[in-house]
Amino acid sequence: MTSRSVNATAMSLLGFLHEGPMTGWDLVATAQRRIGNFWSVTQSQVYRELSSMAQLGFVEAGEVGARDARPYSITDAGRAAFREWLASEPGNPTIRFPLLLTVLFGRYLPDERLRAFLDEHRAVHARAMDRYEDVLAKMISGEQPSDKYAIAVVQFGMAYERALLDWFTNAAPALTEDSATD
Amino acid sequence: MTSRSVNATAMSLLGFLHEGPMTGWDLVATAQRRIGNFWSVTQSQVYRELSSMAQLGFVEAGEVGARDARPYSITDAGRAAFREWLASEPGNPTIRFPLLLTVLFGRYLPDERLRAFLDEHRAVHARAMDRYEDVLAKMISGEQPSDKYAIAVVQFGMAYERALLDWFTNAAPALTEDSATD
DNA sequence: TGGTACATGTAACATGTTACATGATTAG
DNA sequence: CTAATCATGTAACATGTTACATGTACCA
Repeated sequence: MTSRSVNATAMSLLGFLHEGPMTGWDLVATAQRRIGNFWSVTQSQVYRELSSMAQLGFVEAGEVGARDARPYSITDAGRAAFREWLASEPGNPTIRFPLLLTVLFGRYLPDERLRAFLDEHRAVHARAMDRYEDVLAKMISGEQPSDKYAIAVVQFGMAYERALLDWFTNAAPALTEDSATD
Repeated sequence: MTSRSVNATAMSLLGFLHEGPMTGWDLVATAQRRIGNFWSVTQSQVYRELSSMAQLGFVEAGEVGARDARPYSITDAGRAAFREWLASEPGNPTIRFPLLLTVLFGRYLPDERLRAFLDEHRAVHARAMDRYEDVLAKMISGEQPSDKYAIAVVQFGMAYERALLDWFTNAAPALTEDSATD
């Protein structure tokens, strides 16, 4: 099975361009809002991919509007590339979790320090969970435009954050208990 | 708050070298086994980081043994760099989940295709969960050497996989139900 | 003696991050 | 008039992936 190799970031931009022409700036905002929780997208990258896709003929720049805004639209070639990519096997997820490196090497770190890191990060994830709850409520109420796919993605985020919070509650505390046991 | 910038991969190698001298080859295997589930490490990178850290004076190469094996040991400077890194704020996690891109753009993909992807990936994660259960059992029984930190890391992996499996069970099926509703 | 595991490394490329530079437009 | 937001882009660097090239030692 041929696994995906083509730039998924670029292909995602094509996905968003199905909804209409957008500037690089719009695409950055759109991507960060809609896939930013599980796919990193930076401004630099977006402009880079747009130029490269323009060269490939997947997008084309329209007339510059106010503030030099250059709206890109997707071409037929772009739609074809997108569909081919979308139908190809999605690769396995990768996660990079710096906190777990800290935990794994916890024996080289004072307990208070480790505990402080764990507390901070638990708070970060609690906030993330709150945000997801808001977003989901707005999607279900219709206040925020969405479809079943977008909802499933948010539910994924919530399942993920819930898992982390469970771990912070159930497993992490044992790491910094002030018992003498090792 | 200064977040981590220094190469976490390199620093992790230093972490493992605390346990004794190792060759690049050993380090690849060790890193993949112990942090590979939440931190990608390739052979190429390991050799690259070892040369660069040798230049920085964080590691030094010992005498070549059988099969050109070049064992590296950590220096005092390396230990200092490691400790400084370990005590610095771990950055937030990043996840890259290609399947969620597929899901988000699910409206452009035939239902059967999406369902096939979801099924395959659910199986992948079910297997990952099984492996974690084995590893945890061996760690707890003492068959596999471990400490409370390594155990917490495995528990994290399990919480994560459990969340994914829950999502596959509870949320994903709605995406490909053959109702006419959208 | 032939296959597998051990062992090191390079080359080329893809992707991602940070920082900077520049300017237009709008809202208060 | 000034701060915030919109808007584009480059430079430099860091990190990560894939593929290749090469050779050694062990074991069946």
